[in-house]
Amino acid sequence: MAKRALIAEDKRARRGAILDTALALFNSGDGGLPTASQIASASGLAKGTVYIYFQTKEEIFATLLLEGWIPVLNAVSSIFDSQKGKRSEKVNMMIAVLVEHLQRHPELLRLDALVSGVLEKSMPLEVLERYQREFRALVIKSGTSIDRSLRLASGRGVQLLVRTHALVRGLWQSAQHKDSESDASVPHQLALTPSLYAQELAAALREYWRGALA
Amino acid sequence: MAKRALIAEDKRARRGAILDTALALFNSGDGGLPTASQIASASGLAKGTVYIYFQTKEEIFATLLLEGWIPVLNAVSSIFDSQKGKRSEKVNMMIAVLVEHLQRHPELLRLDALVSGVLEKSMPLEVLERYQREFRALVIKSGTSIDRSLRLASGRGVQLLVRTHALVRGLWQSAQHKDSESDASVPHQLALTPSLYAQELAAALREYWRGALA
Amino acid sequence: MAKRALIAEDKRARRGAILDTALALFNSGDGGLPTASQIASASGLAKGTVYIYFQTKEEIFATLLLEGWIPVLNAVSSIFDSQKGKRSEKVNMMIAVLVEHLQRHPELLRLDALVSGVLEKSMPLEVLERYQREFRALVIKSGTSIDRSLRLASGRGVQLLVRTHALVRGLWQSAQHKDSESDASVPHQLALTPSLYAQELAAALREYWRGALA
Amino acid sequence: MAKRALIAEDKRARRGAILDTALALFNSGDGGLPTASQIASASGLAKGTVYIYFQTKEEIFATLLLEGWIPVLNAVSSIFDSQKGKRSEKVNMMIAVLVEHLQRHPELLRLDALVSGVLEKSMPLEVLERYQREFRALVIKSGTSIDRSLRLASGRGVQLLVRTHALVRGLWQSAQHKDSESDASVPHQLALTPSLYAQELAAALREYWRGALA
DNA sequence: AATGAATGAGCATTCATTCAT
DNA sequence: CATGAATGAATGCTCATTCAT
Repeated sequence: MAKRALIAEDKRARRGAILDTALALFNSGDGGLPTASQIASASGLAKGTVYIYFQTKEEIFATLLLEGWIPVLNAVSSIFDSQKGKRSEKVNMMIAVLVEHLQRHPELLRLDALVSGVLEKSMPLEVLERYQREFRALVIKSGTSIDRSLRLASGRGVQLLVRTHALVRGLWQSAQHKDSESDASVPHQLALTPSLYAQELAAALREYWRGALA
Repeated sequence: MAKRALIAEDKRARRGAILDTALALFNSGDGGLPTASQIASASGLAKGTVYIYFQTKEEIFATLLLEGWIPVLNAVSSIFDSQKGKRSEKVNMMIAVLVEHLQRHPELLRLDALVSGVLEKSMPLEVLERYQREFRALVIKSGTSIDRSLRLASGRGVQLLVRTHALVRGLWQSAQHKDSESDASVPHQLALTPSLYAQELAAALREYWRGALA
Repeated sequence: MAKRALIAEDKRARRGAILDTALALFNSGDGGLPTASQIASASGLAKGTVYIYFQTKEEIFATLLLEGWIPVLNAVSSIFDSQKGKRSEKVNMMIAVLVEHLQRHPELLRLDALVSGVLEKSMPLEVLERYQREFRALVIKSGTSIDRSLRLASGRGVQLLVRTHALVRGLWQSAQHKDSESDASVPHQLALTPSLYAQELAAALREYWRGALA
Repeated sequence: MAKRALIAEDKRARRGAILDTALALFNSGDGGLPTASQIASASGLAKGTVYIYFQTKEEIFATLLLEGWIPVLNAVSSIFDSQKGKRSEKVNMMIAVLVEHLQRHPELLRLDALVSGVLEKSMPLEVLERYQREFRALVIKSGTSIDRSLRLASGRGVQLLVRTHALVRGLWQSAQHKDSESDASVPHQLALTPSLYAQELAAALREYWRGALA
């Protein structure tokens, strides 16, 4: 039997350990969510114990997703809150930070692709709403920083972020085609593969923001 | 027992009937693909018969998806192949046509969202590649028209279409959140709902293309 | 793979085989229903095959229950429809037949005890109603025979059967106490055990019917 | 942390509080037993604490059942111990008291229906026997009063009570069918519903006792 | 006495696909 | 060509009870 986590700090640590394990399993998995059993035993816990810390399996991954976006959105806020730098420099820096973060955390993209499909179906409404609320708060904060920094109409920053997210997601999905085939007849623009995703995303985002701020 | 389809024309008709039935079921369904059983019995056929015309269930919906995009891509080609109109007018017309078509065929968006998730997993590689090949051919054709019309470097049109598709897909997924909550505290930019999708998409596309062609 | 039951007769036979297997497992079991897996593999079939013949596991046992009561109720009808015999003789004969049948089919009593509890919970409403309808039809038929034979007011026979069933059920449940303890201090009337059930039931029924027909 | 119950009186009070809470939860529930968690937290206690006062969850409800029958059985004793009244009047009064008590305490019937099914399975043999012993003592006491009052052979009163209980239980279970359907085609004798239970029970008991004492 | 974290067994059902007829 | 019976893998979650603190 695992040691009991009696004080708040221990409990937080155990919750974190479950999250880490789940992330590791997801990353080494085949794209689907690991089973509750797998998460439990890989964590050295009984299945029931996992359900003390999370209401459903999906909540684990919703947490992972939320916590994965937090640093990016905070970084975006920082960039635009900073006094220095020209508009275009800030935008470029934001794009660079975003792309780099996604390269280091591909699970974010893979989880994101599951959100509409798997996650939202089987999450208790209450839990789903809590995560959406937290996520929205973050986006609004970053959007407001953008509004202020670029002197945009209120709400415009949020809109830019939503569209940025759409490109992040949409291009990722276009990049999922198994690239087994290095068929020379396919123009490289269509042979978008995971490994080309980062630069493609960066280019697309630069174009979008250029047009949006024109 | 359904009448036997002995000549090629009958077979094509039966195949078409299955597609129609499957589309109707998908449209009236809850978001997931109808089961093979449902498709068969709604078509007045036995389950096994469906598998004579399609190798897997997913092939049915891949066909539907492909056939759904054909008219849009053809329309795009037409627009750009036309002698008349200025660059910006052509772009605006293309966006208008695209958005309008998606409004009339929401199943395209819903199927598209399933592609990376469901469809690609369980399709025989051979079938998958056939559809990708056909789809690519269409995209290349439209992309080439764009290249020519807008005098872009070869392959640029395809790239623009890929990114356009990313916005179409990505924004659709952001618009899926159940809009039960008309929570006034949520900025409207974040409360993207299916009914707002069309105008949001149009605006985003205009910005992207403006930036891309700047 | 089990041989395919293509014609109606084979299908009926297979359905019957599943019922037989399920009954055997239930009789040798510990009081609970056997699992769907057990029924399938003991029948030499795959799990899914069982669900071709029955919508839910509970339907299997509802069928068993219904089919178990049919011969008793038919026998009751026969007894009262017969021209010969005095009133009291018919009643005694009915009681004798009922008690004897229950001794030979203890599973009826054990299933009956599960009806309110387990069976009714997880049966599709439609299936439940079908069985209740069939059961009611049988009871009404027998009740009507009683009305006619004993010249009772219409509906009285049904009422007598309902109350008879109540005694059958209620006494059985009182007889379930593990009779491990042959505690001499317990009056035998309270130490009702399965083995004493038959005579106790017969005595109680005779008293009830005597009072009811007085 | 709840205050510690150090002296016997406090302990008894806490035990009583748990019983009250459990009864309230059972009454407001859906027919099943509330979970140990629910009982604990509704009592303002931790789960472990409940297990200090009761060995198993079922013991709580066995206690409730026993304590629910005590007043009825005592009333039965009183009625038959009384000097006044004719035989038939005493019987009628007993039936009236019983039926009325059950109407005011429907939980008794609902718990009773769970006894053979749920309660007896998971109670430690020792606890089960203690309750059976206490219950038997009560029944014997009332039965003896009946024997004496009606000048019956020793043990006959107990037997009458057992059969009375069988009718109480058996009819209750027949009355559990959801009465959603006011199907006019069903004779009212078969459409036994909870609301008709009381009068049906009274009638059946009068008939039984009439036959038994004939 | 009180707490509450940890345990872990147990199970019905769907549905894409095949292939004997 | 058409049929439809047979297959069988795959999995989240509850909850009574214990026992370290």
